Amino acid sequence: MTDTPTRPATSVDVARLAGVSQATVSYVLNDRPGARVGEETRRRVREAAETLGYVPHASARSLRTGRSGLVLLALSVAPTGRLVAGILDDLEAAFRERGYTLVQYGERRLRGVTAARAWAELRPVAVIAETYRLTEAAVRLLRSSGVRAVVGFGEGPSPLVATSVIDHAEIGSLAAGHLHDRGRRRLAAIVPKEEGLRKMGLGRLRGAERAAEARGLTVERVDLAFDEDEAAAAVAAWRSRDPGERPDGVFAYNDDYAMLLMSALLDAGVAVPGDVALAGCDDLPQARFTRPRLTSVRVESPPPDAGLVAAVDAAIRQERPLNPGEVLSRVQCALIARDSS
Amino acid sequence: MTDTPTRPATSVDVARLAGVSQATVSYVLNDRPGARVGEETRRRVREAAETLGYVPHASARSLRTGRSGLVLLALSVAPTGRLVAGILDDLEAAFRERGYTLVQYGERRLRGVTAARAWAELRPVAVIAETYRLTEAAVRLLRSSGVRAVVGFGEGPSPLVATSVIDHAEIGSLAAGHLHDRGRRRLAAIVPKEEGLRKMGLGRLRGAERAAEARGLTVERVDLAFDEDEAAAAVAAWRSRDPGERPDGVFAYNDDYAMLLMSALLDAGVAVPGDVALAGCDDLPQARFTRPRLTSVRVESPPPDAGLVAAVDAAIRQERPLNPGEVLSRVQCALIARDSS
DNA sequence: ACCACGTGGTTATACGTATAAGCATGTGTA
DNA sequence: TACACATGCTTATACGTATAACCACGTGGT
Repeated sequence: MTDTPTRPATSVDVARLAGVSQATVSYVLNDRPGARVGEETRRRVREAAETLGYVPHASARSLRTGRSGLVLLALSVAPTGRLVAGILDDLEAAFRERGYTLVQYGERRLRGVTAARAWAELRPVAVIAETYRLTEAAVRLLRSSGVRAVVGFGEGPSPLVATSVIDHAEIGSLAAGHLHDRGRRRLAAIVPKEEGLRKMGLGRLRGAERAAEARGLTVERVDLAFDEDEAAAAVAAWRSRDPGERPDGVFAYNDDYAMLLMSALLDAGVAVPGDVALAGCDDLPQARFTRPRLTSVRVESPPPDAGLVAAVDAAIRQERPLNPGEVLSRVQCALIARDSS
Repeated sequence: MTDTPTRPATSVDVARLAGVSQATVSYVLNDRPGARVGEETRRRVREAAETLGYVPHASARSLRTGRSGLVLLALSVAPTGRLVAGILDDLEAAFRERGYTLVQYGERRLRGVTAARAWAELRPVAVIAETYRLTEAAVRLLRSSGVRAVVGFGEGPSPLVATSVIDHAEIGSLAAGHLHDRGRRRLAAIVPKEEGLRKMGLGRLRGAERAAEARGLTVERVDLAFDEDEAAAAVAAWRSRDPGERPDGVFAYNDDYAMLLMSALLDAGVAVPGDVALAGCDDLPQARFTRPRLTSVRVESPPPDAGLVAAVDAAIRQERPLNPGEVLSRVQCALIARDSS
């Protein structure tokens, strides 16, 4: 209850209590294969550790071994949505299984060398970060600070590091292809105005354009902020055109935007999917609660991220290096057709 | 480009290059007040550190000083939603400003001593975790491993640690009071069946009951899983009752559930809010996209969590201890009335 | 009787850093 | 001239751990 000014128990304390040397304690508690310690002694050591509530000092260990067991996951934007949450859980479990400690460390505002310096202080054994934050100098700094594996994630491969990619173009392509299959000919794609989303929006737009081009169509680009008034204005602008010039198939970047747009369309008396077919992305649970139910591109990462974790592990133990440009895993997309298209 | 087997630069390397002792390097780079080092020497040291790309070794420092500067944030469920994301950002910034490093470390499946042991290995200077995971033994272990501040968060204060509380009862109370104000007399509240949500659901239910009781009403408890079929069944069950027995005001735990329920109600031809008024919680952006627009309880934490961070900081530097039972911050709630009620 | 060898430990050391204590200088004061 | 004292460094040490190297002792083989 009262403040305990007693310093944490060390392996030396355990050794003293068990009546052995500190080295023996280390051998027993890590049970190093090949260490020759009698059964009875082992028991005494473990018991002493237990009664003292001994917890090894990760810093001391990492200092001694030169390896930290820390895998740093640096997200520049706090994860939102069940999809990412699930991926995180899986990643964490997979790394833990292999004896690493996955730690999430933002330094959200920083990038490049500044961020890398902060990360490197912890001497992680691997760093996973959004590809765009991994500048050449940053990667160099990390490497030279002892990081064995640097992995980027996000759009597209990188010439600097191995990556786990989300192919935004494919998402757009799937959506546009689907809209065309449903008989739509005048396609549009939303690109969010929000910094941080625009880049991805452009990637999805590019994919949509590619698919459209292959079918002899074009895609109208519509920049939109996540705001009801803007959405209403965009819809009004469409309605003021000649009927033959109005888009009849819209890929709304994601489900949030799709829901925003759907409410604006219905408010304006535009029939969905009668007048305009709508497709989102993310397959949010809420996508099933709109009327009409929302068509969406479902995005999911390969189950336990086995490929990525295994590759990082191999790189850490220096069995197989991670090659710059290499793609470690690729997010899977599938179109879930519902009533809005 | 090729693998650099050169080990990371240490302060000794910097010292050698600058032609001074390692101690001087330490004095200069930390610029310790009271350290007597000439301007010219300082310059040389900094330059040497720069050219070598020196990055201090956090583990070595923590080993030497006995303090890590690490604040561990342990979330048992990966954060989802913009609200939590914002809080995280603020927390991280606030701690960083005071020289700490906020690190998110799950060990999601563990609780009690097992989790505490994992956390303690990193010798964090503070641990913030869901209150229910902080058993008495866990808190003891953390304290004895040198953690200066242990903070719980979640429902209600705790006799074991200082807490940052989310008052679920108040949420329920606000919602129920509002439904009553809108003329509803037969109230119901949803309690999610999902493990991990149920506890919070019960808290919100309790609050709703309290508010109802004060107004001479009762609240019907409805256990529901996040599933369309279950929602449809629940609605069907209501409709099979005598009209006078059907609930006319429902607090749906949160906006997700409210949207689920709204779609089930509308599918069944029940008018919202005509027959049934509906209120959610979280004030999701999507709450404005349903028709009718969803009434919701908005939940937000006191701006930069100044109170919490300041208190933890003070406890770390042993200026003012954190008292068990103390409440460091309390989440604010407000009802946002829209068209569904 | 001697060596070889397995068993069960111990002793010593290094990892990178912070900091107390010491040691040369120079400079002003009596 | 001698002394106090400030300035600008250096030397030495400890933090807690892992591990290489060494040592004592018994046992079996020749």
